[in-house]
Amino acid sequence: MELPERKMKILQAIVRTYLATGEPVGSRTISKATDLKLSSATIRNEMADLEELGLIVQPHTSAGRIPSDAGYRLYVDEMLKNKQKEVDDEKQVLLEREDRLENLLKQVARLLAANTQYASMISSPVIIKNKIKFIQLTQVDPQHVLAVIVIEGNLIRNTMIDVEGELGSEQLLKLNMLLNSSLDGVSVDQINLGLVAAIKQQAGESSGIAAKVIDSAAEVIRADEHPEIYTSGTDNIFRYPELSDQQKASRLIGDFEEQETLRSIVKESLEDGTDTGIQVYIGNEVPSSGAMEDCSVVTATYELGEDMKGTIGIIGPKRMDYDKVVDVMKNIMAQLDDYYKK
Amino acid sequence: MELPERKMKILQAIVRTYLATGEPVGSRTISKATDLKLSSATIRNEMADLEELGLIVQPHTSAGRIPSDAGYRLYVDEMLKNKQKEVDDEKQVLLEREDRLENLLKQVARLLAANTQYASMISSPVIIKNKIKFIQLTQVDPQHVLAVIVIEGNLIRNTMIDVEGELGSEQLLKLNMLLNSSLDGVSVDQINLGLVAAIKQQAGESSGIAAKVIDSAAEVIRADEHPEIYTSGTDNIFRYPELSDQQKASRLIGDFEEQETLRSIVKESLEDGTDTGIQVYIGNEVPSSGAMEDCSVVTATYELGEDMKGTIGIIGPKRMDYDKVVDVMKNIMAQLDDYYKK
DNA sequence: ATTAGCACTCAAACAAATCGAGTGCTAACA
DNA sequence: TGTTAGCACTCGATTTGTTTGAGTGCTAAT
Repeated sequence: MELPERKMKILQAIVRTYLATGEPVGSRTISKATDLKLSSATIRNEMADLEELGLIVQPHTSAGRIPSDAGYRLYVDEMLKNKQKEVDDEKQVLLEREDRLENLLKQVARLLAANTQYASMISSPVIIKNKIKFIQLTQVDPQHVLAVIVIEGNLIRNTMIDVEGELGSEQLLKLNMLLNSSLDGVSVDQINLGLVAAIKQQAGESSGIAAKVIDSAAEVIRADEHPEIYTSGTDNIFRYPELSDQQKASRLIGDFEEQETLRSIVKESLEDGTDTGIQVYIGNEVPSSGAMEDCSVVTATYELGEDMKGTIGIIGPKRMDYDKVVDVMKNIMAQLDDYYKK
Repeated sequence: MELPERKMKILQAIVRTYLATGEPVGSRTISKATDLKLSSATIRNEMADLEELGLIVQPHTSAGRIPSDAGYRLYVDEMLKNKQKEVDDEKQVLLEREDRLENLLKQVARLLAANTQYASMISSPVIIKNKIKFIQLTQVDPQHVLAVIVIEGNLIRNTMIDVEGELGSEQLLKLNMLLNSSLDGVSVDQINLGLVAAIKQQAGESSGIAAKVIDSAAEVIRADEHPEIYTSGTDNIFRYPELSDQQKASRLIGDFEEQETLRSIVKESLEDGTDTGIQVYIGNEVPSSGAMEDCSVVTATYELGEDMKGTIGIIGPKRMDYDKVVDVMKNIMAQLDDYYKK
């Protein structure tokens, strides 16, 4: 949608003052806020046009205007277009080193929420192309075999496997070697039923137990397809009246706890991937919105090291300080990028 | 506090109808609700006495009465006293088997919330007396050693350790044996600085690396001192007007997400342990209340298998259906008890 | 000791009055 | 032809006043 420059300027002024105040903005306010030197009457005419274009709406007659979803959309697109030129200024956000990935993620979520005053989320990274480094089976006691799987990037997964019949130590050794030779260097997304069947066959005599071992192992590796999601600052939604009436707040909190909606946002966000890595969903654009129909969500895909990808997100009211949020996100992403390089 | 039977009956009637309706209850209502055949005027006199005793309060002149914290306390104590006699009726709550502990805990939280319509929490079990079954160190690549620790009950902990200088395979074997012989059968709570120092000394030549290994291992084991807490149904607080105004809801949600307060409740609950295993905290009795000053919390200590203890809790308004909550809790606890026996 | 009766209190619910920000439209103007 | 001043009008928000009724405390009678 192409818009004459003057109309665009007025739209931007409307959006900006609405973001700041949260109240419908009138023609007089805009007349003063812009450098166009136009009277309120002229602005009124332009506003009538903008309303006809569906970019702004009146909550009721005799009230000012507020941006419609389409209005926000246009504003955000324009903003992102200009953002690309800008350079990062110095980094205010400080990311401390953490020994455990989980704590790092929690810290990021907290930082995002603290710096924006909106709710934030972060998904644990999904390992897509990483390869299996090695697998080790150990007999823990007569009934149990412990399987430890190490993936490139030194991620560890383990599982305890029930074995009914006792498993001889040579048999275990054989299985160990078989699994290592069959799976070494195989990337996680290459593990499928065919491969599993092939290995089972090769296992031969101890096939029964081998099957169990492989199944369990395969499942453990695939567990990453349900990434963990950490949230922070959900109570920030109460800062924004448009989200904090009983009903809406309740549904939002429910969605945050349930994580179902958050998962679909993460999924969609990974699929949509833009060049800047940043996505903005407004109102009903939010994947499987519902409770989120009054929200905007800004997401970005972060990368940790080589092939670990995850999503960070900010959830707030549609009248969100998009500028600032995008800045904070870029900032955090740059730091996550650095994180594994040091 | 001993109370004449009639006053007790009236107090109980007040509490019960208040729990049901949520509105201050008047003398007329009580006069009809009890089997005492007393006129409203008499009830009024008795109510004046109860108020003087600090068991009920008037929100304002010309309103009915509502129970004070002390009133609730008395009511709950009396209720628990009688509960002990009762027998469980059939179990309605169904606990499905789960492969991963984490999912089991989440399920329990969901069940608690769904069956009570309050918010629920469950802490992951803390391993107190369980013993170390074995430790295994493996060289993953030149820079990293993987340590896997198996604890009785087949809980697995692992950590990746950076080693600067290369570690010979014989050295690794030695360390493996040393750790196993020194720590085998040692219960988790016996690991302290003294023991660690002793082992370091024995490690002798490879002491530098050994130290790192042991420190990391010890830390990983102790990680259980910060149990994970899962919550469910936090949005249920919006069912109760007394908790769902902006401010209170916001602070509650914040506390739920932050988990700091929940941790102190879990801690206190484990310390207070009663014979029935069930504790009730009302209003300011809630450990480090604050946001929870308008809530009641019912907790119970569950046991999974031998020595894994954790806490489940229900958080709701002070006007909570204590009877039902206690029933549901007992029910769930019985099932958790069974869970590991099958 | 219990109860009927009565004056009194006070939040909640409702209605009416007022206010004011902001609009659309018309007519004048550059 | 685009801009602006002026004005009547709209409508939510706020304020103020009124009514209602549940519930109390007290007193006097049973």
